[in-house]
Amino acid sequence: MNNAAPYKGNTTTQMAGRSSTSLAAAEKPAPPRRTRNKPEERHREFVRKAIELFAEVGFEAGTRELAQRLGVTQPLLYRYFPSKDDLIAAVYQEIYVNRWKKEWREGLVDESRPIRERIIAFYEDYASTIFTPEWIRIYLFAGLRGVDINRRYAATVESEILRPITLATRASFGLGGEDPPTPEEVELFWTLQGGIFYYGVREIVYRFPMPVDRPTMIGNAVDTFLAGVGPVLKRLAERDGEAV
Amino acid sequence: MNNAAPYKGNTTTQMAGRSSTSLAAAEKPAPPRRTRNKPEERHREFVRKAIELFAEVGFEAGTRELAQRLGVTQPLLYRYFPSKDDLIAAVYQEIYVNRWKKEWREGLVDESRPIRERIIAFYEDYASTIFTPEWIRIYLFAGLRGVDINRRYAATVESEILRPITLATRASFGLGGEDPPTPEEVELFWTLQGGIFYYGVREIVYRFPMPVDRPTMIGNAVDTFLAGVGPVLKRLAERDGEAV
DNA sequence: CATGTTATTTATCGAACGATAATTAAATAG
DNA sequence: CTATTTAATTATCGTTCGATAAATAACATG
Repeated sequence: MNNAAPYKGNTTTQMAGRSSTSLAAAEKPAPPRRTRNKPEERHREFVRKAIELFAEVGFEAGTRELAQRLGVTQPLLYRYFPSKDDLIAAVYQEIYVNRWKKEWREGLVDESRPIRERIIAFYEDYASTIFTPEWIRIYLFAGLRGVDINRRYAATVESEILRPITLATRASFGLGGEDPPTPEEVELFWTLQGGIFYYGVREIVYRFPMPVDRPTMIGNAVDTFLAGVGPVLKRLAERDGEAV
Repeated sequence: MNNAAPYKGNTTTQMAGRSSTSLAAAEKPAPPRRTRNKPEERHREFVRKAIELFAEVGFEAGTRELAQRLGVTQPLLYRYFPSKDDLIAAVYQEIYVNRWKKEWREGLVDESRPIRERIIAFYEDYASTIFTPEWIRIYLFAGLRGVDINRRYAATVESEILRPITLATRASFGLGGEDPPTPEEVELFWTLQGGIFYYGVREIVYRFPMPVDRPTMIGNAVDTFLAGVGPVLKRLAERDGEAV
């Protein structure tokens, strides 16, 4: 009976198909007045509202609650999604696959701009993309559920973002960008990634008051990281050079 | 029907006060065979197993499942906890209050040791304390639920850990440890904290294969941070000096 | 108009949930 | 031993959940 209403988005509970304008009807159970929509629109609308609802309360959100927000009846959901898990899968696809921007990688490997500028530009755009209740909360819900979404997404982050950043940074320190990044190097950049991501978790999930704005945080974090990562990368390169 | 051994016997400690009755009797509908325990022990045992269960599946774990793991019946839980939410509150208390070590702060402000050593020692001990499924998963479950546990815990981290670290680091760079840390300075150290914490999230929640072990990760992260934070702290100090 | 298709609703099932009341039996005191 | 206390059980209530079957109504087509 708890359900402490963690994050509350706009509760736009408009009944699409059920607007019984005539209030005089106090004798009949109100005419059902249905609305027929095109399947594609319904599908998109269902996923959109499902994202909204799941972000608020998690995947244990009821299908009846979702149907109510959509202004339709609950069994209708099962015409568009065979099961609740299929609906959830559509939510994952929409958020974590369709919202990925391939320009991120492209911007990071653009050698015409200084490394600091590239990294900061990336993290500002990345943060503006994922620092939303929908993205972060559903990501954590999924991770706690044990779905493989997070593993797959993190693998993409590593190959499309962190490894390019590692090579570019290494090159900017004149450490040779030939050899593939070692796990230890990549882990170093994961720390930066995690530090910035966790800023979003504190802001959006814990709802911490954040006295420092995002650009400032990103600038300071990247500056600190770039000012300090040189010696560590060099040490790792020398050690691995000896070892091999 | 409910014939199939309603209490699943030992999960772990079935420390019966008495090895009762003849064990040879095993043909009739099975005697209920109760065991009476002291309330305090029960209470502790219930919380312990609740932590285990909630860490696995979250707070929507059923009270029946918990009772089964404890080898007792479900209504018995309500003799020790008025409601499920009270049980959850006891879980929070046990994990996030009782496991806090005040030595963390003491070690960090011990000026007889170099700052790098202090910070690394802290994070290694801190990681060994909180990098467990119980700690991290329940922390995220709580955060997504919207309880204030996370806000309160983070406030403690900030005042007991990050502000002391900030002052100590500032002092180690000869930047004067008199003035209280600015929000921007503290945020800088939150990035380090978040980066290390997120290593635990990847390992324990996402179950990512982690090719770099914790001490190595911590050492590299702290080395990078300390090597780079000097200029940033100096810049912030100068700017604030002008402003005021 | 009549007819067919199908989007949407009504009605309902079975399981699981948190919680309560009444009952039973283990420990304890006199 | 008997009487008392209370830990632990059995039985059950009301609700909510995901999902299915059957009935109904909106739209397209002729």
